Amino acid sequence: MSTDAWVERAEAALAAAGRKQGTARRAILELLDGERCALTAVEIERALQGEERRGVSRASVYRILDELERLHLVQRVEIGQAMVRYERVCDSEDHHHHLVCDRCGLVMPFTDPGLEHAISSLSKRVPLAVSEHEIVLRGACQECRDA
Amino acid sequence: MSTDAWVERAEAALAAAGRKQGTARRAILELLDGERCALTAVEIERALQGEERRGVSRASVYRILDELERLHLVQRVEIGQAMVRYERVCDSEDHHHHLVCDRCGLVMPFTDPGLEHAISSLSKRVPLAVSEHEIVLRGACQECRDA
DNA sequence: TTCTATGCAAAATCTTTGCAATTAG
DNA sequence: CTAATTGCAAAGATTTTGCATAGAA
Repeated sequence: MSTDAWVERAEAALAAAGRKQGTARRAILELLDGERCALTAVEIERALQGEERRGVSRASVYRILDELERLHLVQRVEIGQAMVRYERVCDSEDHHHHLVCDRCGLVMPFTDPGLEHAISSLSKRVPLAVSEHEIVLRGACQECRDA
Repeated sequence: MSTDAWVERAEAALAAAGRKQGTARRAILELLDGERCALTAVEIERALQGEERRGVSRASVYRILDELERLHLVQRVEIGQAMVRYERVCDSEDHHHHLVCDRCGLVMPFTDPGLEHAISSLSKRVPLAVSEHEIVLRGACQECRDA
């Protein structure tokens, strides 16, 4: 469904902003499109090495993510691990938040209608024109508890 | 009310952990106790200069915050501004979350019972033994919208 | 051809560590 | 005294910038 649409939407937005189509950025778009959850810049750089995909320099990774963020095509996710993570922005449908294991660093996405409802109702009562929200639940994952 | 109690609780926890009472740490505890919302390490360092309080070196600020965090006396707050922020942990009563203005960086605390309810109910259904949660709403503050 | 895109290397930040001197208990 | 506390300077890690080259339209 929207999987492929996101890359296209991104390319369109970039073109509209007067950007040309570079291969490094294309590789990053495709990678992010295939990810369900957030990646760090370093993970992105690493993922683009080796494979059949072309490698992309660290500087370009940051520059490109920065630009994609400005165009609201990706969003930063800060889950308290010193490094910023990025994930593609897909209107509603795959909107989600994050569970983070304090011990092993595992990151899992989750969704909850009740929570979204509380957020949207709250957003109307707050002294800020809310455009985004981010929720992180921290704790111990199953595996770490057992161990 | 608990204002002063927090410093005392912190000192007690530190003593229980076998720590001695240093003046740098004491200065940081007092500063944090007087803050309603989260500060960055740099803001803390700066706040401790000049005043009648003694200055504290950057390294000590980080070391002390790190220890206070391990003892759950302060908590990190990541609101997407590249720098980590810290605030004191006070059981329930002043539990709050953050509104962040995308444009000017203003950070404001807020509370919402409905949201907390949704979170606590959600926490029971999730594959993680949730111990903390963090919520950030981003958007444009009044002032930035008017400007 | 004319801008944009990108890599590389240097720089800027924020944070952590090592070590020696100081201080609390 | 003995162990924790701090400062200072150096080291690390992540992110940003400057500059020259390659590439798209």
